[in-house]
Parts: sequence; structure tokens; C-alpha cells
Amino acid sequence: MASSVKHPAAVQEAWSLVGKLFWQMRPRLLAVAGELGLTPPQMFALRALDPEQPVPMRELAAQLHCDSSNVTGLVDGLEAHGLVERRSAQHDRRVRMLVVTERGAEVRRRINDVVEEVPPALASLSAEDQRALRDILRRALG
Amino acid sequence: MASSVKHPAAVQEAWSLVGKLFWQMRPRLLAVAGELGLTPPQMFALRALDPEQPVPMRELAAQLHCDSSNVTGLVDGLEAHGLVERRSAQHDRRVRMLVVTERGAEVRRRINDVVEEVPPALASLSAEDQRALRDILRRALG
DNA sequence: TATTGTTATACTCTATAACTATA
DNA sequence: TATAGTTATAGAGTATAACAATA
Repeated sequence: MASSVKHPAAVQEAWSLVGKLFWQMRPRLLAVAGELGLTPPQMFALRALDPEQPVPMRELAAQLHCDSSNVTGLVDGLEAHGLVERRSAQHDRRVRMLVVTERGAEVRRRINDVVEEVPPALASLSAEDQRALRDILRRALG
Repeated sequence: MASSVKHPAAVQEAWSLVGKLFWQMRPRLLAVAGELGLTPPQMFALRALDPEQPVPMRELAAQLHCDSSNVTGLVDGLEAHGLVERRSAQHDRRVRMLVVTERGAEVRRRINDVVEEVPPALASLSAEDQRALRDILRRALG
């Protein structure tokens, strides 16, 4: 059940504003998935992979917070698009490593370009505010 | 297609950190939906409604950025749970107004409690940082 | 004719449970 | 026996197209 811890009004409001920021970006994300011929879950799955280093399916499931059986279907889709390849691991033949293809890496970069695209509301901030925002968030997440 | 506008590194990084913050809250949101017996889309739909004022289905579809035919199923689910009622509009009998029931309003409050729950990373900030964060976001979204 | 909402259809997402193959 | 991944199954999300009722 949800904890009912009360936080100071300031941070409460800040978090609410962050939510608005995210909601504003949602239509763009959905549109880009469509342009790339991917469903949103497939898009997030590709984004969760590492183009530099093959990843076990198990680990992808963990990163997506979903069941392994679900990942099977998502990877099927990505593989059908030629974006990912399954490769058996040498040390344990039960494990299937996910290799991002060259084309997959390219699509992934385009996804990242959009996901990381700064919302207009933040872009319009002064350089000083932008730096302050970064510094505060660094302290929060660092 | 994604614009490739380059933003200063600071705000770029800030937005990326905001993304991490959101991703951290995802498992909790999914868990709460399960606890309330709702699917995530049903949960967001209920959250998008106004307990004070009936809303046409059309408007709900717009707020959720999805097709009207989709909303039919979502509202069916909420109605089956006794959280929402369809009521015909007086001025135009084609329109169906969505009324949040008393129980629906209660569930909606619990959803909001969780959605608005401040992530630990933000809660751990100093009071000064929390206020500064709020002020910057107000300037961004105001 | 145009609009609101539903229905029919098809495909995808998602979890659970049972299964295969490895270990 | 335990683990990685698949398959079978069932229920829900989603959009498109066709439809009914109303404007």
C-alpha cells in the first residue's frame, strides 16, 4: 500500500511539475515508435539493450520489470525487423545473448535522440536555471 | 522525424536525470494498479477524469492520446468495478458523460497519493534544493 | 452530411503455468 | 533439482473500418 509520508509542499509540487513535463512528451514518443515501425514496448526494449555488449534475455526482462515469457515476444519482433540477433552463450548454452545489429544500433540512436530531446519548457529556461536544475538533480541521483 | 536541435549539455543532462527518476517509480505504479484491481491504462483513465465534473468520452480519449474505440473498453472496465457511470448528456444525446462514483473518487485519491509520491532521491534533497527545484520548474511550466 | 460512441476485427502486450534443454 | 528460455493460453490494450444514433 502507498505510504502516506508527507513531504514539504515544495518538493511535492516539484514532482508534480515533473510529471506534467513527462506527459507532454508522450505523444511524440508514440509517434516516433510508429515512424520506426515499432510498438512502444519494442522501442523501450531496444533502448534497454547495450549495442556494445550482448545481454542475456533474463537481464532484459529484469530491466523492463516484466516476465521472461514477455521478452520472448518482444525480441521476436525486434529480430524480425533485423535489429537484434539471438546468440547462444558459450559458457552456458541455456542462455541466449541479445546482440544489437548495426541497423539496430542506428534505430536505437534515433530513439535515444527523441527520448533525450529536451522538452520546450526546459529548453526555454535561462542557462543559469538549466545549470542549477542539473546540479540539483545530480545531488538527488548521485 | 526527430529534430536534432542541440541543447546545452546542462539541460540535456537534467532531462536525462528526470528520466531516471521516472523509471525508478515505474514498478511501484504497476504494483498499485494490481492492488486496486485495475490495469495501468484503467488507472490512468480514472486519474484523467474529474470527480467534480462529468467529462465526455471524447475528451477522455483526447487526454489519453488514444482512439475513441479504445476508451469504450477502458470505461467498460471502470464501470464494471463501479468506479464510473455513463450518463447521457442533455444537450446532445450522442454524447456520454463520464461520472466518477463516490467509490471511484476514493480509488482515484489513492492513485493520486501514489503517483504524486515523491521519489526518495528528491525527498533526500535539502529544503533549500527542494525549493529551488520547484521554483525553476515553475518558471519552466508557468 | 458530420459527429459520438459502439462493434467487429486483427494484432500486440502481459502474466501464469507447463514444457524443453541445459546445468 | 534448479535455471534460461519457449510455448500455450487467456485476458486486456490498441487502432482501423464499418456501423447506429443523433445532430
